[in-house]
Amino acid sequence: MQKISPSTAIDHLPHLAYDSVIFGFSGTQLKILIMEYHNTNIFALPGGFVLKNENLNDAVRRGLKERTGLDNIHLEQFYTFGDADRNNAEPMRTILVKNGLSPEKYHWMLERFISVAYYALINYKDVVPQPDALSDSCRWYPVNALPPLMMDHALIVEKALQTLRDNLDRKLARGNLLPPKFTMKELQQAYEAILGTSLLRTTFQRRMLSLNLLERHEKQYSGGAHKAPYLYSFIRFEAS
Amino acid sequence: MQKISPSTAIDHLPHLAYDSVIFGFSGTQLKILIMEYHNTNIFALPGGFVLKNENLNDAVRRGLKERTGLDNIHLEQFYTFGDADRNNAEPMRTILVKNGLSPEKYHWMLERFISVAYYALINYKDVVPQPDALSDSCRWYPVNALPPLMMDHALIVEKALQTLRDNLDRKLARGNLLPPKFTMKELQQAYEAILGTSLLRTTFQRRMLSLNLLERHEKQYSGGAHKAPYLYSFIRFEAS
DNA sequence: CTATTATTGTCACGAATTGAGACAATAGGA
DNA sequence: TCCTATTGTCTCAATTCGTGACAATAATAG
Repeated sequence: MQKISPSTAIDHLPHLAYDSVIFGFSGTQLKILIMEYHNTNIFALPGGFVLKNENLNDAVRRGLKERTGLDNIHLEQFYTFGDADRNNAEPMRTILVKNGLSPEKYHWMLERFISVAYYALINYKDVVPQPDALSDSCRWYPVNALPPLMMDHALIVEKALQTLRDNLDRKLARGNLLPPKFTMKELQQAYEAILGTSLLRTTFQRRMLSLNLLERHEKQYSGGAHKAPYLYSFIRFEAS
Repeated sequence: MQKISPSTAIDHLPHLAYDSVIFGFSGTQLKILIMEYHNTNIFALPGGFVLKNENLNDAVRRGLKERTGLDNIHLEQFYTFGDADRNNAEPMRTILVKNGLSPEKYHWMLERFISVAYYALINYKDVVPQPDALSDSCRWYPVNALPPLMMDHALIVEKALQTLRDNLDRKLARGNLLPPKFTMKELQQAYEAILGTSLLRTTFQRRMLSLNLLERHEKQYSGGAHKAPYLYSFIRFEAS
């Protein structure tokens, strides 16, 4: 949730929110940005609301920019969660109270919300996560060690992962999960972290090269006592 | 759009709608249900609104039931369209006027709508399309010969097709595009209509059989002067 | 300077899958 | 009984994939 003021209710479309599953990759781990609300032990995906005259996609881009400082990120919408009972008013009431806001004045926040979910693949190192008005932290958590999430956010993460997993080739190539240049090993580790399986090195390398999505650059001398790997980058095609 | 009354505005979530791309298959053609509004020459996808306490998915199911009489149909949500300018008030105003409804009273229908889009694969023969209060026809049109559609509905159809095309195997097996029993040729024609390409008969047959999704039944004696084909049906797995 | 070691890029070979045609087995009609 | 259109299956080559082998390093240790 983004900056909140009493006017938020009238500036924004009612009953509509978005949530974002922001993936990052560090070492061998796939991570997600998770927010924690002040003094509540309540964890949630970063989300926000849509201005009355704003494109839905722009609203999410705006939120992501506030959260990560990053612009021009490839966002992919993957599902809209619309069960009537997905909003449990209790945690939100707690969040308001602990933030010194009156649940009466902010009653609109306790109502039902339909949430459009997006995911983004961003470069872990480029980001300094920014908590927002209601939350005191916005941190990376490994996907397989998430804190308990409020409402249906665990389900949203699960669906994001499922979506990401199929046609992963194209998705990784468009996102920014890896730095601009990376080794084949790093690429393989990213695949393995996302798919949750281990892959055969030689087969993987052959398949990646045959996709014609990679450009080969100079070698990377890591200081290790072994052959230096090539660096690769994705060949970027026009925005479709 | 479904039944409309002055109370619709307060019974439903504001600014939220759904649209459905209902696919049917007849002969060799893939078709879609399209509505035409009374005396307007305005064509649109069947859609509707969501009750304040209704699950989004249930709202769509309800609309589909009204439109086709069919229950228990596999619906798949595929995208939410949220551009601020996707709603052009003019056609909707025309529709209201031509239906003898005052644009002032029904002003909420002219506002911005976010629309969650679903597709369904249903058996052409099971359906007697039902127009709703505002429309005078609800008819099948071949996907490649659609009338000009209002707003961004052509885009919605395009995206539905794109979505349907990948992982078509699983999707066809879950939907009801074909009758309960069908020949291999009918199955191939459905694939070809959806993918827009022609497929090799022998390769297709081998691939289909190797998927272990089909059960073989008795032969169909069509009256034609040639070998009778087997009938097949999809093996239905538990709902996931 | 040479031997050692961990890694990486590539190749080789059999297994599995796919493309494309051949062919036998019908179900009627002539 | 023969003919024809269609269907089910097989074959063979082409391609892709799983798997291991192997040579080419980039330091480090002796």
